[in-house]
Amino acid sequence: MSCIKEEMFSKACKYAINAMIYVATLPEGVQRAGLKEIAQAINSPEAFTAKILQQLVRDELLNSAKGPHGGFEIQGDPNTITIAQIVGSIDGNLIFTGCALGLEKCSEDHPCPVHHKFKAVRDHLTGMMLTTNLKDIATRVNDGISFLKY
Amino acid sequence: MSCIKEEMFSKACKYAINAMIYVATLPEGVQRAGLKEIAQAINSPEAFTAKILQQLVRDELLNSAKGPHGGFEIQGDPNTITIAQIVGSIDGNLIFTGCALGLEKCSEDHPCPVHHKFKAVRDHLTGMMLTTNLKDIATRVNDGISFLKY
DNA sequence: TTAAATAAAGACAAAAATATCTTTAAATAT
DNA sequence: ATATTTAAAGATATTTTTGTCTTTATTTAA
Repeated sequence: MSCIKEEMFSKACKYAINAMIYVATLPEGVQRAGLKEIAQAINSPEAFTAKILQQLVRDELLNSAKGPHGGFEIQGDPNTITIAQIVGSIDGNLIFTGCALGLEKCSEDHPCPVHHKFKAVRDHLTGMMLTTNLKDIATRVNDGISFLKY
Repeated sequence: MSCIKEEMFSKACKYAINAMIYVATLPEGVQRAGLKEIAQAINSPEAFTAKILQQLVRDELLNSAKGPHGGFEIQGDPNTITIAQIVGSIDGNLIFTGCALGLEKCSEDHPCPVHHKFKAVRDHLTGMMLTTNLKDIATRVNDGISFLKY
């Protein structure tokens, strides 16, 4: 057994965040981004990306439209959409709330052996994700301060 | 598509941490803990746990002995074994080092859109795991301050 | 030296995540 | 109306992770 390649988020979730950021960077009101365009932009498998976008539409983070000039756009104000919402939509909220050791009966009063140590980190993570919104991220990408690609 | 149940660590990794803690709580020098005992103590599938323990033995976090009164024991000083080492052995170190968005070309100079925000959290997580040792954890379990079970 | 107890190793099975392909539905433009 | 474009939905395939079972190797004790 070599080791598992566990990361912070699932691949689906990473594609979701990337896709949302990509769509958010587009000049608004102009035109929707199609599946093909998105998948190419974020370097993700097209059909799998489609499934993920569907989920984001279901969770009302994206709007979609069929037909010519159809595609996806951010639903609502990018300023109010957080990374936490995107992650919650795809990966669920166990990353925010689940016991690090997977124990059922883990709580403040009945803490698992790493409960308090992880709580601080988790609160940090949660707080950061709740306060990081799409608009800010997209602005920095558009200003060339951070990058979705090379 | 309902959502994925992504957590911080893989199940294998959680079993590993639990197992290491359990073994560390046993009075030292006395006797080794057998597979069956460990799996029962941490409520994990026995055969799968065996594979995980093998990996921990390979990575020199545990010693094992076959035959009657065989079993597993912590290799070396529990004071110097950190959660980071256990996690690294089973889940690898992508959780410490990998880009949150899975981008190949993500670095300080060429940061992905969430790089800096996540860096702080990741450093927090890494620091915590590197400074949390088995001995301290086991002591608190033995003192009834934290719990592996109900 | 043999039987029993144990972990190691390897083959296999099941479940979940990732990925693809095909069909359907809806929108647009001609 | 019809053809075209697009997303949605559903079926299927692949890979990874999780889990089990069987055989082998090693140790202990009788």
